[in-house]
Amino acid sequence: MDQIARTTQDIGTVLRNARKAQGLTQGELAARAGVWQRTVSNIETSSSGAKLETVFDLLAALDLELRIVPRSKMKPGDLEDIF
Amino acid sequence: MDQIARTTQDIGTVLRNARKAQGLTQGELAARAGVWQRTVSNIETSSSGAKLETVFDLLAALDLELRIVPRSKMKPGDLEDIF
DNA sequence: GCGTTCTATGATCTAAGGATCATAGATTTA
DNA sequence: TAAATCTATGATCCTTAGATCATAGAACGC
Repeated sequence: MDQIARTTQDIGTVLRNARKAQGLTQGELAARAGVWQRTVSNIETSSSGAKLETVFDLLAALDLELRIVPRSKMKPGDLEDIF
Repeated sequence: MDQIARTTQDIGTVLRNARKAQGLTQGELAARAGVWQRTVSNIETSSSGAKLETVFDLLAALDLELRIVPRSKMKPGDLEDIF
């Protein structure tokens, strides 16, 4: 669970995981973030190149924030080579 | 220099700082990222709610990546209270 | 101070996101 | 396995980002 994102797809996955981890439905998250359930679905499935603004709305609703860091060797999702 | 972003403005600032730190002009970064100098300017000055995709293109060109983490108490730009 | 380089910004056009309506299909649970 | 809930997606409208042309004005070097 190292939450690295380099693509819109990564962001979708991370958002979905975070949402589920907090026991929220797309509808609930959407309501909190002030967007539509459809939009949450679109972003989670990467079926749209979302707007940065919208992503920040979702992150805020999930109480998350972004940190911009130099690229690591690790790829998003990789768990190995942590050891 | 703790690179936290919670808004599109934060992203613009971080990108600009990173670009300068690497001694690149907007034009050079744009070329690397495959976008227009105008787009870089727009994003850095937050004069547009950029697309996530574009931001990732710029991050990649700067060899940066995102980490999605729980919100800290720290505000973007804050340096105090690290102590 | 002057010239070069860099950044901001006007205008037009197209592609696409999000708002909004609705529902089919998937998933979960009793 | 039937009922309740959740997610994906069709269609339309409006707004806006980015592509693309260009240039004025700011910043920096000599």
